[in-house]
Amino acid sequence: MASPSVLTPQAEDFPRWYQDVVAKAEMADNGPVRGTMVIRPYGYAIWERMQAEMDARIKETGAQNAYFPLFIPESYFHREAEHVEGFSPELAVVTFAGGEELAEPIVVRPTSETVIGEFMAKWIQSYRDLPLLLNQWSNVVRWELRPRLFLRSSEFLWQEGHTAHATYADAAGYALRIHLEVYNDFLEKVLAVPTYLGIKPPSERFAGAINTMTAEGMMRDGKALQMATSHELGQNFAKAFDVYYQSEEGQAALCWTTSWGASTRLVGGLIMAHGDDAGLVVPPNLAPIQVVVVAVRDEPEVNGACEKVAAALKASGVRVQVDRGRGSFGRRVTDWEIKGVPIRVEVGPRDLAQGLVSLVRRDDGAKVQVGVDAVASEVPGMLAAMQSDIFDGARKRLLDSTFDVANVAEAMEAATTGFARLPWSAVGEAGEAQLKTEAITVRCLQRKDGSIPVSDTEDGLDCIVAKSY
RNA sequence: CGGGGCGUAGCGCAGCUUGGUUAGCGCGCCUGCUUUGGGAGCAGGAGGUCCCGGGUUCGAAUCCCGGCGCCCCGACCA
Repeated sequence: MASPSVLTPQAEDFPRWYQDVVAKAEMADNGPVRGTMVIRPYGYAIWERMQAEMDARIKETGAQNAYFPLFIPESYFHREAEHVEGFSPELAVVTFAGGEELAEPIVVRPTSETVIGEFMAKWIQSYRDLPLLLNQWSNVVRWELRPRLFLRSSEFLWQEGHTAHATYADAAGYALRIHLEVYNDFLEKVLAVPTYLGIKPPSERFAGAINTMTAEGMMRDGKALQMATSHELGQNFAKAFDVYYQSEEGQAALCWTTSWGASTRLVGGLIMAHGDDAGLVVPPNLAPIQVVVVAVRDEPEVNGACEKVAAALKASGVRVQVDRGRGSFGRRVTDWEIKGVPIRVEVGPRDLAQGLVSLVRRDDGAKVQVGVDAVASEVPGMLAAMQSDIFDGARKRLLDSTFDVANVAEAMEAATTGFARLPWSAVGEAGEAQLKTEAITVRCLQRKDGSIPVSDTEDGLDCIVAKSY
């Protein structure tokens, strides 16, 4: 179906294939400052679709969007010991502005728990003000040592949610709800990426959190990618920023807070979870362009038919674009395949003479001919089928490449090609250290039934270990 | 910060070992014609501080010294 040789084959050099896709699908470019990225229109359109889908789900849980400053006083970071220790190495700090040395250095936010904590303290007086459910869409800066477009850039885009609650149970319940109803729902239904849900072991926890939930997806090379996280911050940040409320009984009490985020890393995850040797494969529910109507030749009759088909698709709610026949057909087809557009409608004079057009699926290359007037009624079902097929395929890869093992040595062997699952009790701190010698980490802890534990101290937990991005 | 590699046209590279006409090639770009059912062909054309600074030399992309930058592999991480 595809013309190879346009991209480096995955089997030959997976990282190179990734870079080829990012470049040739016109997703992003490296920025002039090391580690920064320029997100090109097609890449940004995909991010905007992610934003729209996640934003709607976030609002459904009751959170509201707000915006906090990019610049944070450095002193804020010192108020929470673990937080400052965790983030110090990767902070970008402004010490000079307005033509002079600053009295207090300013940190370019790497995340906003601190500044938002400061304002939560201001805004929360009474139990009636709780829960306070905030989210912001923003850029953050973390001075990464080894940047890679989308996966790890010095500046990236994300949403970060921050909430304050009256009780531990309410906070933990909300963090879990976000994890399941926002992240997992988005990942499964829109991104079509199945994940292992669980909690991080203490060594991998967010700096300052008491518990970190994660969704670990599998890339096509068998490595793991953390797709989203949801943290229970306990009372650590509330204590550091004096986030108190007066209870119904008139007592002063500390809040319980959470934070949770998903970033442009998801674009990298999309590429590596679904892409093949012909390029990107974008699940229909995510795709900014679900159908491209390709004119085989640049002729009035053909172009007219393209416009007609596109109008009908648009009317039935399909995101569609027309590619008029300028330039060679093969070239244009290849370009759309690299961009991963789910369905290509080929409109050419030969078929048109019989009143037909061809529909081609990006995921499996299947081609069918339908009447010109039947396109709009055929496409929605086809898109739905693709969406579930792409998810099923990814789930099969995830399950087929997850190996149940008994000990750390076997896990290390299994992690060369996929994930290993073994009893958490068989790992421990010593096991983690041993795994690390092969760049393998504990991705998450789960209950035997795959559900999310409340704490890493629960009995009988399994852990998933793998190499990761 | 440790280990490797690379800076020559927009991108990817050759040339450097052994200094010497006008610094090449592929892709891309522009113009024209023919094309268009799987990365089209032909013809013409535009495009260069050879990373920067210094040195050696009659002469430096090439040799020497110093600097800067980038990429890949590790440690850190959404």
